[in-house]
Amino acid sequence: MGRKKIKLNRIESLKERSSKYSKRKQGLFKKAEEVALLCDCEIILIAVSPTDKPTLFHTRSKSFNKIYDRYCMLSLQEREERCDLSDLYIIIT
Amino acid sequence: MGRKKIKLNRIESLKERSSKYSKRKQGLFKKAEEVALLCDCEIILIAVSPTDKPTLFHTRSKSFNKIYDRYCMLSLQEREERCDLSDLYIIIT
DNA sequence: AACTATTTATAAGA
DNA sequence: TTCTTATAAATAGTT
Repeated sequence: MGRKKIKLNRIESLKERSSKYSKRKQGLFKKAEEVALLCDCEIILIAVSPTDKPTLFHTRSKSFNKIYDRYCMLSLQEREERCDLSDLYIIIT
Repeated sequence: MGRKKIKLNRIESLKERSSKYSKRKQGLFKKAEEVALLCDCEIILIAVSPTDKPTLFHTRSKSFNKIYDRYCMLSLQEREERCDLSDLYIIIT
């Protein structure tokens, strides 16, 4: 969308990157809110800007605790094995 | 977008809600990946479907641990006060 | 921040 | 879930 089709590569200039982030972050969070509302589903979205400012959106308030509780239920060994966020899938499943 | 403009209300039928979720989840995750790539920023996105199937997207692998470590650095009293995910903003800041 | 030409997402239907 | 297509919405480039 927009005047031209763009290539999906990292934008080198910090100024342009920040500008782009600002515009697209707005769209992304709007979409997240819409899906949550329309589909009555749980969503957690955290975005950290190129200048390190974090923004958060979430639906139900207990979500993070639920995930955290699941994490606590894991054994120490399991926790060490799950040093990657991709394993969060296993934790919340 | 689409044939008609829709009202942003919860869709009552589970079947329609699931169908809508399936379509919009695809768009949401695509947008998240694009922002992360273009703006070289950190994003964590977790969506749980109307039938409780979770989907995860994240950029850097240490993100969740960083958040978790920050959580661990809080005092017990602070942790109890931060029982809501909205406080995650404070934790990751 | 605002403007618009265009591209992209998606509502409805199959 | 996947596809098609008309239309609504997001946004790239610019000011």
